[in-house]
Parts: sequence; structure tokens; C-alpha cells
Amino acid sequence: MLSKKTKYGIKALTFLGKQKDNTPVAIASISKSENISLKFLESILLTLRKNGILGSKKGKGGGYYLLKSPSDIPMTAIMRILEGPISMVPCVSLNFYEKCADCPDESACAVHNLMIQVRDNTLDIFRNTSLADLCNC
Amino acid sequence: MLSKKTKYGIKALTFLGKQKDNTPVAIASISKSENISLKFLESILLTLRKNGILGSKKGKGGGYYLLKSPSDIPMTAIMRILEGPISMVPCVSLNFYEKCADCPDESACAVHNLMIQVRDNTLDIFRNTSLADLCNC
DNA sequence: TATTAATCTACTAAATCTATAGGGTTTGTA
DNA sequence: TACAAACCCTATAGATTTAGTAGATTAATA
Repeated sequence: MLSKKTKYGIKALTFLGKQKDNTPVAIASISKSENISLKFLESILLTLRKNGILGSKKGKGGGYYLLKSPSDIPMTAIMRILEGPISMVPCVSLNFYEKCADCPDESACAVHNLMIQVRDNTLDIFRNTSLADLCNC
Repeated sequence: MLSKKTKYGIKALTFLGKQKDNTPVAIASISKSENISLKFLESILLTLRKNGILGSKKGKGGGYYLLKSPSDIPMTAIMRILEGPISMVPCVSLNFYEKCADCPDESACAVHNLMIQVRDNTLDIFRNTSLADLCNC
């Protein structure tokens, strides 16, 4: 299941992507429009900034803004930052790989081989969707 | 992320599906072969029994066995019993639908529309994969 | 019938994750 | 200088996950 963190993060990014100019938007403003807990959203936007998706401006008239054009931000990047691995098991993850403790032979593992299929399909969607696509809904 | 419950459950079912005859297999036997905590596995097999996937036999020589042929058990059924919804958000779930509290209009929600795509793809894989497919790895 | 092997049930518990809330600090702008 | 905003740290209630413990129940067999 998608965490609220990811859900809120995507909604906030979509909101920012819909702005006409790219001037900073205050957290409180996003929080109200999207019905997101202010303090929770604060920490979400912070991680998006630390991961190079958002820029911020302090003080009066400050807020958050996208560092790139929405069409240049693939959903893979957003999902990995907010939700973590796209794979359902670490042993099929491209970016967060981990060996299973219980599994002696990955290539003979039924779960492993099934989850590779799921990963490939999901990855395909996220790779071919950018933030810009979400802004046109 | 897939829970260990689901992972262990699939492994156990695959193990049972690989048996030549369909005579009961003791939990301890599966537990050893697949490196799964005995008591945890016990509860997993119990829920699979309560959901019509497995049958059990008590007493000496007892154990668990599949109620249907592996080819008649789709992964959708197994996933829904063990992991719950296949969708990443309740608002796109077919079997576990729930409206989002924060979202005024589903059809205008960027997350919603993206997750429908993911659900459809994942569902397609699980619908076209049966336990029998996992047993031939 | 006594034993043994097995499932079944219920309770507990540690660990981790989730979704916040609160309060103080720093920085930029008017 | 006053204010407004991001920034940073801490705590926490609740849920979920992943088991572990103890014992009851059932059925085959010697």
C-alpha cells in the first residue's frame, strides 16, 4: 500500500506543477488546498528538497518551487524518494537490492520470479509517466 | 513492500504444489524446507485454510494439503488473502474499495489515475499466473 | 487404552513504521 | 526591526509486523 507520505507528496508536487509561474508557494497554502496536515507536509517537502526535486526560499514571500520542468521529473524518481523501492521484494530491486535471508537460490524462488514481472510492469509505467502527465488530469 | 507473511505463504503453497501426491504435509516439514519460523507459518497456513485454499488433517500423519489443483489457484486469490488489496491505494481497489478522506474528486486526482494504471497491470499478471506456474521454476 | 504426533487457539511482546504535534531556530524581506 | 516563512529536533500514540509461549484438541497407532 502507498503511504500517505507518498500520496501527499505527489499531490503537493502536482499542485506545484500546476502553478503558472514558478514562484515559491508556502507550505500552508499547499496544505489548505490539498487537505494535508501542515507539519506532515513540511517534512515531506523537506525530503523532496534534500533530494533535488524542490527548491525553497525562506522569509516573506518564500515557499517551495520545482527545480525542473514537470516533464523532466519522472515518476520513478518521485516514487523512489518518497516510497522507497518500486519492487515488492528487496531481492528484485534495482536501486535497493538486498538478498533474502531465507532464500538459498534466487533463480529458483517462485516469489522472486513472479515479482520480477510485477516490477518490470510497474517500472514501465513510472518511467513513462512524468509529473507533467499528472498535472493534466 | 510484500510482507513476510505473504512471501512465506506463497513459498509454502509452492512447496505443497510440488508434492507428487496430495497427501498431508506437516507444518514442521514445510518450515524446515523453506526456512520459515514454525509458529508464524502455522498461523499463515491457518488463514489459507480458513479461506478455502488449503485443507488440513489433524493427528498423526496429518498436515496441510491443497484443496484444488495448482493450476486452478490464481495468484489474485492468494495475494488478496495474504497481502490484502492488490491496488496501492484503496480508492482504486476492486475488492477493498474505500473513498479517500482528503480527496474531493477522484476522477481529478492525479494519484488515483496513475494508480489505476499500476493496478491494471499488476492485476493482469496475477490473473494470468496460477500456483502451477510458480511450481515450475 | 495409552501414547504420540499433529493441528488449533489464545495471549503476549518486541520491533518497526506511520502520521502526526509542538516548539524553537534561522533566514530573508518589507 | 518586525514579520513571515522555511528549517530542525523531539516526542508520541497508534497500528502493523513478526514472531514466541503455553496449552487444548484431535486422530492414528501400538
